[in-house]
Amino acid sequence: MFFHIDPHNGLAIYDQIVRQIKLAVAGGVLRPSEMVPSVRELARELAINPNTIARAYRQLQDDGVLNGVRGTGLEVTSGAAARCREERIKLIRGRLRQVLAEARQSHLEAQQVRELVEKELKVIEKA
Amino acid sequence: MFFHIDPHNGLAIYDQIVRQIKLAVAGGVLRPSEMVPSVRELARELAINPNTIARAYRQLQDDGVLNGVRGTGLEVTSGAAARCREERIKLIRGRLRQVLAEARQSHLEAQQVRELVEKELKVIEKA
Amino acid sequence: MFFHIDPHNGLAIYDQIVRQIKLAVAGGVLRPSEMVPSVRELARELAINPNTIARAYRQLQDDGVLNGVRGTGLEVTSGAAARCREERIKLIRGRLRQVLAEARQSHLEAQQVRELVEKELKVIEKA
Amino acid sequence: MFFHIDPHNGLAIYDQIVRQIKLAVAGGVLRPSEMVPSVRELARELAINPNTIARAYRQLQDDGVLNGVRGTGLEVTSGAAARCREERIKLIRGRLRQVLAEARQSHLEAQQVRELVEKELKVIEKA
DNA sequence: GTGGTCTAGACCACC
DNA sequence: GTGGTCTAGACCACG
Repeated sequence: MFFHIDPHNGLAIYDQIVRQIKLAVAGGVLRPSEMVPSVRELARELAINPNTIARAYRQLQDDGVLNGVRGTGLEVTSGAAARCREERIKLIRGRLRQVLAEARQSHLEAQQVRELVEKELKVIEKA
Repeated sequence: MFFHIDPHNGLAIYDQIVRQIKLAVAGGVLRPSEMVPSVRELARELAINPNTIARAYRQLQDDGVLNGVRGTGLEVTSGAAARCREERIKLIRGRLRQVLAEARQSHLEAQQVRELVEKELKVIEKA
Repeated sequence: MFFHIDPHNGLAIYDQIVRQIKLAVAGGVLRPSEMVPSVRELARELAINPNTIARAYRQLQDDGVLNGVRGTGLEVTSGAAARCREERIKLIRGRLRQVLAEARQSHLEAQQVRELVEKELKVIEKA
Repeated sequence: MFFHIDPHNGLAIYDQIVRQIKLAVAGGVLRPSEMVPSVRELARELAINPNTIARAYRQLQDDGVLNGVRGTGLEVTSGAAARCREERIKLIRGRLRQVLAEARQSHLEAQQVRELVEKELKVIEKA
């Protein structure tokens, strides 16, 4: 899939997975009633312990984003797209606010911040 | 001082302190040969255990940013300003990259990201 | 294991552990990819607080000698053997220089120093 | 004077002073009834807090090496030479034993240790 | 007063 | 089970 996990970025791994699933749903990459990879499959792919994946999926079920289908796996709920699109801004804005606060604390000029943002946007677009 | 600690932002508290000291040095808020607040004082101010502060300060010494003056406290080293200015971009770019990657993953358009950035920049500028 | 900790030899306990691990790696007693004893286990064995062990292990990670394997423990890094063999001479020479400087300060003749060394070498060899 | 203080060699500063005074007495560099430098003078010379010097001198008085002469200062006691010569071997052997134990722990050959010793002896002789 | 070290014991994330 | 982080509180060396 499209995951990128960084064990050292401060966020717990299960939380990174939760966020990324939500963002994928918000972006339409994962659509309602679509199945997410099985715990084992995703665990293999990310080289992460299955328990960690399971925990992320559990929380996504609690958050109403995933829904268990007996004997089959987990699917994206019908209401998930709307819910995640709403949450998306909050998720991103929260982290963005942190980094901009740090930038300001170090007296980086707003203009320099913009340049950094543009540079990184380009890097990402290409990827 | 100028610290803002958030126990729930993912980063360990001691790491937040390390980053903020480095950013303050990079931004010229803390100048070489200036003393940082004592372990106990900062602990009191932030309502954080002194050992946590001590750990941050220890790492800052390892990183060559602080220097112990026996029985007196810890001062910013002479080379710290340059070193921190260099590191500043890396520190901020690292976190910025994370949030932009998330934004892209959710298929936020670059333009929407720019708007978010501008909005947050304004919020911060006023503060 | 092979540790010998003396709380009164001047060096901090965590530093004694750091040195002894490095020396063990240098001497091939601990080999790359081998696991070191767990924090709790070593703490029990040496009757030392786990935090003290953890601090030593943390420094060894900073020094690139150990490497954390999530949920499993800490292993000796692949490059550690070379690095520690290099550092071994420095570690030992540093302390040797101290004691020889003291010997000279007390006007002990070089010959007497040699005899002391030989005597102690014999004591140790037997052990 | 002839002191060499290293704040980072593990030994407390006051202890380094105590040892060095004893060794100087043992070696005949400081003779009975000779005066040691005043607390303030030595403190200035070594760039060390006078309290630290005072503490070392206090311990040397407790150990019978120095003796206060009212209004004058501290002199080396008459019995100090013999007592320190005796203690000298113990002081040096103790530290020597530590470093040789470390050398052995890292599987350094006795021959290599001898070479290190000779090399350092030469360095020191020249100084 | 300062920082450095150590202990004791808690909770969390991960395997 | 593992290490990582944090808290609380002690003692020491040094100024």
